[in-house]
Amino acid sequence: MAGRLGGVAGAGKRAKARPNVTRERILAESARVFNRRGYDATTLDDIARALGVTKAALYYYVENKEDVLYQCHTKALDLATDAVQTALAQTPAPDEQLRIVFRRYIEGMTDQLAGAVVLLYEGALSPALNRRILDRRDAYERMLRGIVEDGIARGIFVPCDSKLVVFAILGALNWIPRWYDAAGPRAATDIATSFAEFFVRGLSTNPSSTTLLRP
Amino acid sequence: MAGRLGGVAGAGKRAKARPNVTRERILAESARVFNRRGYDATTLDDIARALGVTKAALYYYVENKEDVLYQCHTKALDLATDAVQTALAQTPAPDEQLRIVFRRYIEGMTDQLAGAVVLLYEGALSPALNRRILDRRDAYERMLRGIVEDGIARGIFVPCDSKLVVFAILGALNWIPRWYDAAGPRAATDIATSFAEFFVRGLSTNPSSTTLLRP
Amino acid sequence: MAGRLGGVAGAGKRAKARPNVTRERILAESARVFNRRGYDATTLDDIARALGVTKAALYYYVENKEDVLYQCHTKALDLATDAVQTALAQTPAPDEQLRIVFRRYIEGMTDQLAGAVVLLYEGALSPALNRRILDRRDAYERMLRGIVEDGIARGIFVPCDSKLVVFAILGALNWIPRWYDAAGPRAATDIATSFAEFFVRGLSTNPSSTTLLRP
Amino acid sequence: MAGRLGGVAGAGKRAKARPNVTRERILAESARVFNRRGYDATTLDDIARALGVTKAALYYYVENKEDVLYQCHTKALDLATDAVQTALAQTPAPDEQLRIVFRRYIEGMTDQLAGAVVLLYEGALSPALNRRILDRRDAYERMLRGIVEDGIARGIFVPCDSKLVVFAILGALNWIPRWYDAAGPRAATDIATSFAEFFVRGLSTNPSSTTLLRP
DNA sequence: AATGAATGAGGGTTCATTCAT
DNA sequence: TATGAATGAACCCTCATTCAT
Repeated sequence: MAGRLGGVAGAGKRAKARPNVTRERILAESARVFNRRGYDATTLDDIARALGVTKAALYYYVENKEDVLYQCHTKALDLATDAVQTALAQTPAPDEQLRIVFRRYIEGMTDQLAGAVVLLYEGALSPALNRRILDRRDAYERMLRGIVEDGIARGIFVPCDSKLVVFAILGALNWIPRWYDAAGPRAATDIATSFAEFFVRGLSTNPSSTTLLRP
Repeated sequence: MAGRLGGVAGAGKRAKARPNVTRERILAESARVFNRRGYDATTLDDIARALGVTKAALYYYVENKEDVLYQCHTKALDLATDAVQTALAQTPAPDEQLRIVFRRYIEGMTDQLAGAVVLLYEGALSPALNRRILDRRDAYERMLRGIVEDGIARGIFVPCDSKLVVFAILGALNWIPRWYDAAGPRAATDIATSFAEFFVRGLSTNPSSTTLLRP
Repeated sequence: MAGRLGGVAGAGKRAKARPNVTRERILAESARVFNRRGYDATTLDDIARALGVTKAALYYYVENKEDVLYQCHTKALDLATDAVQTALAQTPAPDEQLRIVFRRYIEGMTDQLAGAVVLLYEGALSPALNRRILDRRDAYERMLRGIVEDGIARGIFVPCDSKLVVFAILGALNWIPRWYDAAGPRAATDIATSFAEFFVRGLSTNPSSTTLLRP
Repeated sequence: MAGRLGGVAGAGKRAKARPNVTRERILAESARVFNRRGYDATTLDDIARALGVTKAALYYYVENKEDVLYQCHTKALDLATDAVQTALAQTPAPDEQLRIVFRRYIEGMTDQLAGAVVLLYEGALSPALNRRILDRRDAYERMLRGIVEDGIARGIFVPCDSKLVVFAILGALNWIPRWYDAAGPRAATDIATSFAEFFVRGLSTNPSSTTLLRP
């Protein structure tokens, strides 16, 4: 019902004056507002206004409000998962992997997505969609735990309850959109570095070898 | 579960038992539901049902829905502030202070309050109440930053951006009610200990001297 | 269900410390509030507060809110009807009759009743009670028209549409509670006199013989 | 009763006819219902039903229920004020001015506006709006008093308490919507004439020269 | 591609009324 | 007599959603 990208028809290079509204922008703007006001408190009118369109116009691009939330979560999970996979592919060292995970996720979240939606309250999505998101989130958490446990096994990380540690880390990450200010003094990169060093240090058996949080 | 009189006279229909609704219970139950479903998605009917009363009955004890939210936040901030003050009073060692902060807050949050409400979305409270909560939250953050900076000054903690570190810690703490399961395998005390060791280790200049996360 | 006055039992002269609340006071206070805020906007709590009692306590004296309104109307109609009957009994002169009607009604309304309720909106009373009030009101209007028509027949009043004239008079009377201020500069008697002279003059064939409005 | 197109083409389901809801009609219909049932007893559903729309549809045109009441009062005051200004512009004779005031106001109220709302109970409007209406009402009363006092000064009207006279007149005018029946035997013009003659006669020093109420 | 207009469902809040004490 | 506590019905208002244009 939405299929575009055909290539043939609508081509004309830049002829048609691309619409001011794209699915991209809708999701970015929605995520921003969801993070600030919360999903339920956010009206489609809020989103429409942020985009400079009518509420009714949104329905041309979007199935319904739930769909928007689902897409937001999907994007955030794509980003998170990609971060982990990139990390695993780039280095075998668990501490280094964590650093990459943090950096890619935080930078993606703050710069590209304008703060992905992270809170998924019970009942916000229909059971089916909810399950899909929770499954992917579980998978993501398992991957992170895998890194931690790998580090413990190799003696690079101290023994610990990997589940709790990952919860702590995710809590810290998910909290970022609630205080991050794009116009503030802290660049996304700085945040990413600080968080990475802090958490890695908390896990490392030999933290003296890690970079200081702020040299 | 409520019946008082053995069963002779007032048996049958008489199991009514004076409604056990108090402001206390309302806040506890509300916090629980708010944390699960989110403030906006939570109906006063939801809360009433959880308490076994009618929605209208709530208004006998409570001003508003907003009032309920405000009281929840107040309770959480009381708990958090008390935790810090207790810590400061009990020991001069910053690392030990952090441990106390974690333990008291987490145990209070999980055991007593059934998970205090931590998310405060923009616009959920009227400007006046919102400001009051944000001010107290700021004060709380400043206290935590004080501990961290004190540790840095004394060479017990590594130099770092105290603001970011406190954000990370708060994120982790605020996330707890979203995954904590009173019936789960992890006791509040275990969680508190694990978090404390993880974060203190992340900050300590000489982490080898700290207890291992899992001995 | 209310019967008191028995005489025997509750006698003891002034023993029982007569209750602070009487049906009398309830009606007077209710009428006052009804006139200010309107019947529908007035809560039983408003009335109770004005009497210094609990809302529930009112139900000891009163059937329900509708009952209060009905009694108020009844009182006002008693007063209005009495005024006319007194006038008819005291003098055969229509102009003098009108003067008496005005004086007795206005003084009764302002002094005794604290402003009887005069507006009866459709649907405020159940059909049965509503009919009873409307019937009495019609009878009252007919009596007033009778005086006017008698005056016309005798050549004392100018020919006119008596129905319209009575509507005008009633409108003026019913409006009084909306602006009357017991603490204001105009005594009820003055108002009564002014109104009487104004309306009688408007009707009289030989107004020069009537007292001036303000001698 | 609504059918426009004879029945040929657009017969069947097509009798929809573009919803004839305008702010104009809403106010007229609201005033009518307010006058009959009273403001507080009137449901937005009542008004919506009278207009053949859903309650929610009203909110497309109107801010509030309060807003509707406020607009009604504004319209009535516009009408009343215009009437006075027209009168002052058309003739210097106070008695003639009053006649014009009555005629224009009554005809406007009954014919155009379906009976403007006149009762403003305490608390029905927010303090700010209430003040605005009361101020305008005061101004209107002052204008009427001005006419009366001018007449007295010129010896055309008998000396009297102009404030009380104006109250009497306004009471009579405000009462009209409570008994006026568009389908009844009395045309608005007749009412206006009768009232005008009656009141002017009540004030005139030389009433014999005025037209009889009903020749 | 976009909008004005309309709707149904639901949520917060108030209030008359009841009842046990 | 009087009250605290509770309830059901109703009302105002919002909002996601639809549809004709």
